Amino acid sequence: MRLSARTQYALRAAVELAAAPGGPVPAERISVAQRIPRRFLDNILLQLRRAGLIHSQRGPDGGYWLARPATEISLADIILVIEGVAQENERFPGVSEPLEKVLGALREHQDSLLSEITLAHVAAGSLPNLSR
Amino acid sequence: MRLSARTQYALRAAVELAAAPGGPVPAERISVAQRIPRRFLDNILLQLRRAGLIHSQRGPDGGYWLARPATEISLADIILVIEGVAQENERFPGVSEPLEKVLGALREHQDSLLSEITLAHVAAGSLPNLSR
DNA sequence: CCTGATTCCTACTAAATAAGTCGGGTTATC
DNA sequence: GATAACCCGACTTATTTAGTAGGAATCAGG
Repeated sequence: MRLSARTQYALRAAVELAAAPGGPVPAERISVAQRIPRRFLDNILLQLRRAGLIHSQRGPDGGYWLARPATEISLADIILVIEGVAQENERFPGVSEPLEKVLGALREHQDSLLSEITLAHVAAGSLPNLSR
Repeated sequence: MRLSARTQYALRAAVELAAAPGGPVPAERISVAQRIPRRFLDNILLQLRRAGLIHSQRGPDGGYWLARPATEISLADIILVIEGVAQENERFPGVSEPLEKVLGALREHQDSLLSEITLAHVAAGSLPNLSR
């Protein structure tokens, strides 16, 4: 489970939005709260917006907010947007073929866990049972 | 679960050794069976040997073999040697802190699964129950 | 003791990815 | 029109990845 800095920042920014009351949150505030380099953050938020996960508003009192309720955005949603869809492994020849099943199982477990946990869970600090 | 080509090759090579009867297996045979670029494979096998996972013998009829029974080398053993030990994430500030627990749980599940599966399992094609 | 098969070892390179940075444009409010 | 914010593409620098190159050392058989 290696997440790039970019992906981690995206998750953290999204959680920050989930934790904010109602209105637009300016990037500057996220940057400070989560210690994310400002210009880099802009970049990431832009990507999240283009993917439709968040909305934005320019001008004074502008900022970003979640496009859907925090209970309906999973960590997997964010990660998918940032990392893109992973391309398949090529086949493993001969005796090493069963390795494919192992890696597949790993990936599935990961996906299922990350799809279950929402921004609301994280922001509230009340995670569902993690041991499955 | 992103495994570099190098790591995947290492796993495949190790499985190939686990599947071989007794004596030394020359790198050339592994290279062909697993479609791994020859010089690159040399390099990887060297690393596995230095880590003590395999032994080698030079000269005609030389080659590589496992240093321990295949039942006692886990996939995690191989991966650890190739990837090295992952350094910790820095802390997640404020509301994003619970993310640490999520990522930790993910990593633990992975480690436990990969530590349970041995080269013998893979080579025999009889994997233990993967859904835990 | 020579030949060929094989491993051993360091160093190098080209391409991709990661982690940001930069410069300025656009939109909204007061 | 000043100010606060987002918008956007391009650029830069460092690291990692995926190998390749060149040759030295070792060993068995004849």
